[in-house]
Amino acid sequence: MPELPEVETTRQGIKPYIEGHRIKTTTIRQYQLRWPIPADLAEILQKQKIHRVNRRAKYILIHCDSGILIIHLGMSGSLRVLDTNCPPEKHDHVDIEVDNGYILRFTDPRRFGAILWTEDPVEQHKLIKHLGPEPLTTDFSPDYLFKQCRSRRCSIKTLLMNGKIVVGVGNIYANEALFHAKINPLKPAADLSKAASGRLVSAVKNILAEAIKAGGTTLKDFRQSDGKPGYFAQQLNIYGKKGENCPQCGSSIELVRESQRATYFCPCCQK
DNA sequence: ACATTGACCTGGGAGC
DNA sequence: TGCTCCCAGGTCAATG
Repeated sequence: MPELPEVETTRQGIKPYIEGHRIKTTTIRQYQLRWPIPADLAEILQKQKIHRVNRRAKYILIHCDSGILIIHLGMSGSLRVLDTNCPPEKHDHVDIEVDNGYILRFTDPRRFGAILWTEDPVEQHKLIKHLGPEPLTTDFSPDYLFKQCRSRRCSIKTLLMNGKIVVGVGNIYANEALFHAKINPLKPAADLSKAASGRLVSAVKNILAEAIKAGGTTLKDFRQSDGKPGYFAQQLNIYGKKGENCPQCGSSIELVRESQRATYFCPCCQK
C-alpha cells in the first residue's frame, strides 16, 4: 500500500506525538511479519527515550537511546497514534506505549511489513546500505538517471521501481510519473534520451512532492496516522483508469502487465 | 552484474 | 449465498 508519500505522511503524523518521549510498555501480539520481530524487542525498548523519527526510502527509523527501530509498512501496514484505552483489533500486531498517554500502533493485515532493531549505524544495515538516492534530493538528477539507464535491458518502468536506482517510487507513482513525462513505460531503459530523462526526474519529484502535500494516496485502506485518508487519489491521471479517456488527448487508457505489475498508459501520449 | 520468477500473507471483488 | 479465482500500494532471495 504505502509508497514514499504515504510513509512520509505517516512519519510526519506520528513524530510530534512520540519524539522526545520515553517508551513505557511494548505489547507484541504477532511476531511473524516479513521477518520475525526480535523476541526481546519489548524488553529492549523498555524505558528508552525516542530521540528522532526519520525516514530512509520506505523505512521509518525511530532513533532511541541504544539503537534504532526500523519499521517497514509492506503492502498493507499502517502506524497510528491512539489513546491508550483503544482496544486492539485483529491485525493490530504491536503497540508501543509512550509516557504521554498515547500509543503507537502497528497494524498490518498481510504481514509483509517488518519491525527490526539495530544497534549499529542504520546506514550500514543490510536492508538500507544498498539503496539508491532519495528521489527528492539533488542526487537524483537527470544526469544520474541517464547514466543508470545506459546498457540496461529492463524497461524504464522496471528501472524506476528498482530501489537500487532510486528509492520510494512504487507502482502508482511510477505509472503517474511516466504519464507526466510522456514516456512509454515499456520502453527499454537504454533507449531513454537525455531530454526524456530530464522530464522523468522532474515528473517523479513533482508527483511525490504533490502527493506528500495531499497526505498520500488512499485507494482502499491507507490512513494517515490520525485516521484520515490521503487525498492524492483525486489527482491521479492514469493509475487504475483502464478504458477511461486520457486527460491529455482523450485516447482510451490501456492496461498491460510489466514485471507482474499493473501498468497503465496512454498509447497516444506515451511513445 | 543483470533479469526474471517465486515467495511471503490476508481480504475484497468478480464471476459462476 | 457460497465457492473459486484473481487482484492488490513491496521487495527479498533464489535461479539462470
